[in-house]
Amino acid sequence: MTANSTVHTSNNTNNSSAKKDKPAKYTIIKQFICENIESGEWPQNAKVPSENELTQQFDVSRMTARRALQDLTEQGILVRSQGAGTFVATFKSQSSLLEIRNISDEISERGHQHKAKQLILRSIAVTEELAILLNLKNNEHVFYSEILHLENDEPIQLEQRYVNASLVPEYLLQDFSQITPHEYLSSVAPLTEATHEIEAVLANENICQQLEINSSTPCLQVKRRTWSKQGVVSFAMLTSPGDKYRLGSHLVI
Amino acid sequence: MTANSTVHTSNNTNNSSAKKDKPAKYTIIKQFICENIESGEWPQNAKVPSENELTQQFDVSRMTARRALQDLTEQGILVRSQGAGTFVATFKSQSSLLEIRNISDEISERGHQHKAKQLILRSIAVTEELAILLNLKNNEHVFYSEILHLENDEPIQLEQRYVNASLVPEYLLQDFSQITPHEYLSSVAPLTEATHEIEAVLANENICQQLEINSSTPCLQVKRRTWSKQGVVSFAMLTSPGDKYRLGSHLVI
DNA sequence: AGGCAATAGTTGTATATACAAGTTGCACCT
DNA sequence: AGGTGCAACTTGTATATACAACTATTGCCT
Repeated sequence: MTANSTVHTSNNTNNSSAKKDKPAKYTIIKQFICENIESGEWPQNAKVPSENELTQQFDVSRMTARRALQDLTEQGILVRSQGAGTFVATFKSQSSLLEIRNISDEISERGHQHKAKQLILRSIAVTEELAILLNLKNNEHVFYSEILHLENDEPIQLEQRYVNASLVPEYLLQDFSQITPHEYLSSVAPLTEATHEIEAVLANENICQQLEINSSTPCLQVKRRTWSKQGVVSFAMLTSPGDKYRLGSHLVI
Repeated sequence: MTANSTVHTSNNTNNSSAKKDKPAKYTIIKQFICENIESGEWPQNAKVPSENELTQQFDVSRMTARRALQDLTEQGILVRSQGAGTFVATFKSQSSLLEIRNISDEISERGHQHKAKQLILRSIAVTEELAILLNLKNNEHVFYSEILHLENDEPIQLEQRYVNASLVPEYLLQDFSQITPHEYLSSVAPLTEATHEIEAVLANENICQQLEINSSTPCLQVKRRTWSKQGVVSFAMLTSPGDKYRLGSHLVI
């Protein structure tokens, strides 16, 4: 353990938000607008306050109000027309392309509560299949973890992750309270590639039990292999009930 | 405020000549940067001129130089770090995330035989759900088509497509041997956006029958809405048996 | 050599101002 | 009534300035 030697990435020990520091003025305006849209107060095609109106309402300069509108326009939430005004876009776009994100981010973006329940955490034997997936040689270890993600205390995704243990220092494998092997590896060498495969399957008994679904519920299963320059870092299988979870992608051509 | 000082109708001295619109200053800077990156002058991770340097080089204000850098950052071409500088992104993370392609392309890429079987082809009544999905007003028609895609004579995907018929000339709706409504629309106005939602479901009886699967087979279902500048063009639902079909995405970060 | 503090440089946020360019609606005139 | 033109409003572009927050380097001190 060597005491405090390698705390390393101390900044975002926890979830991704954690920006309590400073609510920039334009983010406040953005939130104000988004809330009005989500609540239905401003329906599709409704006119939103002009830059000058926002300038007065929030007592900011026009460029600040403008930035809020501009940001939301680039997100596809608003539409602007020179001379006419700014309007609510006819469709609120999805989460951007399809960068299959951490489900914790998605859940907290929806304003829901996210919990992660560590089920299993151990070294396992290397099967032939794993050796291929992780591109392993002989005598290398694999670290297996199983995490159940809960959205508002309801199971939403089971994450089964296999990490190439030879890339992780021994002491880290003993204690994951500070940092997971995956986080460690991405801090040491940036993860440069990821391959996803998306399937519809019937989950096995173990998964069904964890997700509290019956065995006939179709599940969306994402298999992800992650690379760094050191080689294949991890293989993860994310299984979610099809009736509770879906992937979205908004592609602008 | 200003009385009648500005006639504002274009003085016709040089009206006809030089109708080259107006390259905004920040676009010139953006082009300059992009050219240097594309030519290899500035490799990956290279430092690009700071805002102040660009300010001097191009004789613009810092906010103008900043906008150029900001735009390119949002496009994923540059990476900025407060205090450190602006750098060429290690890779342009562009498009090919998951551009859900025509299944016919995929099948022929696998070297297999693709057939498309037209099952249904008719105008249908506009339900409330369709009106929302296609952003329709009253009295507009919807054209519905159902196509079964076969890979080596085996059903692989059922495509159910709803097209906003008011955007398609009448004569085209009579005969699709030459061109489908969707192809017509994409030739008239380029399709600029597409939204996909990916789910795992159990298909209804009709779909199961066409795909020759039993009702307990989980299916991957992609719902796609396609836009052009004229508005929502079509809504398509692509259903495939989960054991025969999957989506892949290779993401280079 | 190692640790620490100051410093210069860079990006982030914010304000105030000015004019250009496009849209809409009203008032006026024919 | 109908068209015309102007005025008000809106977004787009651009400049100048100020301070905050962060990074990397320099150089001093122990």
